[in-house]
Amino acid sequence: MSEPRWLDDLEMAAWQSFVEAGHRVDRALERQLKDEAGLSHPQYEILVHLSAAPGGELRMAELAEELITSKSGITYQVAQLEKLGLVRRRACPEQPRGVYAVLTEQGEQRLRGAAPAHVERVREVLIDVLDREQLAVLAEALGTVGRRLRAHDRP
Amino acid sequence: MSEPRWLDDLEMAAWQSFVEAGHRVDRALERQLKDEAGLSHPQYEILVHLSAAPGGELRMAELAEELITSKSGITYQVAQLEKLGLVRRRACPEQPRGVYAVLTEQGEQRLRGAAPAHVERVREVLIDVLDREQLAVLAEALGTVGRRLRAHDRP
DNA sequence: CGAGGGCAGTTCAAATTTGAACCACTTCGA
DNA sequence: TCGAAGTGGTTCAAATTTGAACTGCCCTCG
Repeated sequence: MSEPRWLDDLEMAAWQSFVEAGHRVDRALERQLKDEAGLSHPQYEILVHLSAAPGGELRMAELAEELITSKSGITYQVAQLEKLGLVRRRACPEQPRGVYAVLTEQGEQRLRGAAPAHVERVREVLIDVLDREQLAVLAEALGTVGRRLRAHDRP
Repeated sequence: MSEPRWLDDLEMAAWQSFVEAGHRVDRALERQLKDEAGLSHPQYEILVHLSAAPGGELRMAELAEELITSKSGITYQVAQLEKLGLVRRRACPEQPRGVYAVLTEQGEQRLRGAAPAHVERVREVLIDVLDREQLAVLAEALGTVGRRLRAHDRP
């Protein structure tokens, strides 16, 4: 391999900011959710995705896909949510081994209760700190980054 | 509390991109490091920060600070790196309970060996996907986000 | 002096995450 | 029609992460 192309100052700054902001925002929201809603971030995300899905249900594999985590991780967290009564499992009639995770009435209420404070915190740490122009660039740039990796991860 | 201010389309797009890109980039680099250098991302980061520090050493608490993780997490990972011979512990002469983590010669070599492929991957997934303008906005915007949280987390 | 409050790390148990192995059941291809 | 390769989840042990409790030692007030 030839001489590596090291990062210049701008690239380094972008990279480090990305990493630091990612970690800190994660931590901040993790704490907020645990404290104010009694849910871990992964658990909250599961509820959000189920709530957004038609019928309030998704296949296990789809959840893993959307949360960008492993299949076994989903199995574990859905089991936790089931214990809490916020999610229910349902066999998938079509596919033989398929399983749906379904948002329960209780899960919906819990989500509705938790969402406002969560969104408020998301604003505090990220959204309201930036102007519209910055948000637009962020969405565009990181959207590209995400899509590329999503496409490349799949196969 | 009054009616929550939900996110509009742009804000939502920025937020989701930020989260998805964060997760996917993390995963991509995790794999790259594990496969090509036999190090976990936290371990690699420890080596990087030590290498950047004057004398190749940092206090445990400083490491925790810079890596944005818990004290016990650092104790654990430094222990792992010690087993691998990449880092060494040294009592801090000044402070009574202080401990320095010191990069060993071996650790330096391991880092030098791992860095080029890692940087290349960072370019692939993030840096080279964006143009200079986007990088500048990213650095500026996420820099602000990170600094605000850093300042607020400290106390 | 002497008790309380901090500080810097470590230790510990509990929760989570991961990847690999596995299971039951299809669907092909020869 | 048999067996090989998939699918879609689950299970399992091992690695990691977390927060809370703990250890010694310093400092400072009363």
